[in-house]
Amino acid sequence: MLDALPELPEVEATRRSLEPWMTHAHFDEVEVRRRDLRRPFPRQFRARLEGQSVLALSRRAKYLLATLSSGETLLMHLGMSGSFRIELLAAPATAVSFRAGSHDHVVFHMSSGAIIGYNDPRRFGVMDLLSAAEFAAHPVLSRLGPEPLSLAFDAAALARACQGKATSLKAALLDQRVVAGLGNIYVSEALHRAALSPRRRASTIATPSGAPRASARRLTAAIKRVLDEAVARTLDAGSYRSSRFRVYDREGARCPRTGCGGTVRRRVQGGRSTFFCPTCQV
DNA sequence: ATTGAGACCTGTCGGC
DNA sequence: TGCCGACAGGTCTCAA
Repeated sequence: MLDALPELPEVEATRRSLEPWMTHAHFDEVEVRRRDLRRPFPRQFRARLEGQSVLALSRRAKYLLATLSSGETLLMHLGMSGSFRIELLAAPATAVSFRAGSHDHVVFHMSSGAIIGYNDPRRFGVMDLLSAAEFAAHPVLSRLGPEPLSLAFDAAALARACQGKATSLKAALLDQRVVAGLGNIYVSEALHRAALSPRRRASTIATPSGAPRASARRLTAAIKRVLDEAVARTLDAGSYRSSRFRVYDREGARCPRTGCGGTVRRRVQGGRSTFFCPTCQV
C-alpha cells in the first residue's frame, strides 16, 4: 500500500501509517517466510513476538522501533526497497489469509484486525529483536547523531560534528553519526538550498574552535526545511515525490534558484549520484 | 580514527 | 522483442 522509499520522511510516513494498527495491539501470529534479509532474523523471532503487545511505535533516524510489553524492542529498517502493506480484516478474527507475494518476507497478524506485510525485493532491510540491554548499548543506535527535526539539531551541533572533518560535506551529511536520517536525495536537496557545494570540506562550516559559521546556520535551516516539507508532502498521498525535488534527478535542468541561471549537474561522489548546481553552490 | 571503495540483492530502464 | 549494462533512495566491512 504505502510506497516507502526510505529516507527519514518516508520512514516517518510509514510509522504514522502503521501506528494505529500496531500500537496497543498484540501480535496474534507472525509469519517469517525466509531466514534472512540483510542479516538473519533473530532466533525464535516468531515465538518471541507472538502474544506480545506493542506499547509504542517510534522512529529513530531511518529505524522503526516497536517497544514491546516484554521490554524488548522490535527494530525494523527498510533498507533501499522495503515497504509495508496493510490489509484490514472485514471483521476481527475472520480467517482471511494475506496474499503474500514473492517478496513479502514477514507478515504480522495484529489483534487490531490489521495484517501487515513487509515486502523487500532487494532485502537490504533488517528486522531485529533487542533486549532492553541490547537496545541501550546498540552499536549503531547509540552512536546516531541528533534527529534533524529536533531542537537538539542546530547550527552549533552541526558545526561541532563537522569540526576538523577532512571529508566532503556530502559524505558528512550522509554519515548518520553527524545527523541521523538524511539519505542521498535529501543531502543533495539540502546542500542546494544552502548554496553549498557537495565537495566542500565539511570542516569549513565551523571555525577552528568548532563554532558555527554562517554556512552552518544556512545548512541547518536548509536540512530542516527540506525534511519538513518532505514529511508534509508524504502525508499528502496525492503528490508524487519525484516532481518535487529541486535538483535530485534533474541533471541538465535549469537551476531552480531565482536569478541563478545555472544548470543542474550530476556527479558521482562516494559511489553515488550527487545533483547540484555548480553556479550557485560554492 | 578517519576515509573511500566495494559488497550485499533484485528490479527497471535505456540503448542496441 | 530480447539481451545487456548501468543504475537505484542504505548500511556494513575492510584496508589504506
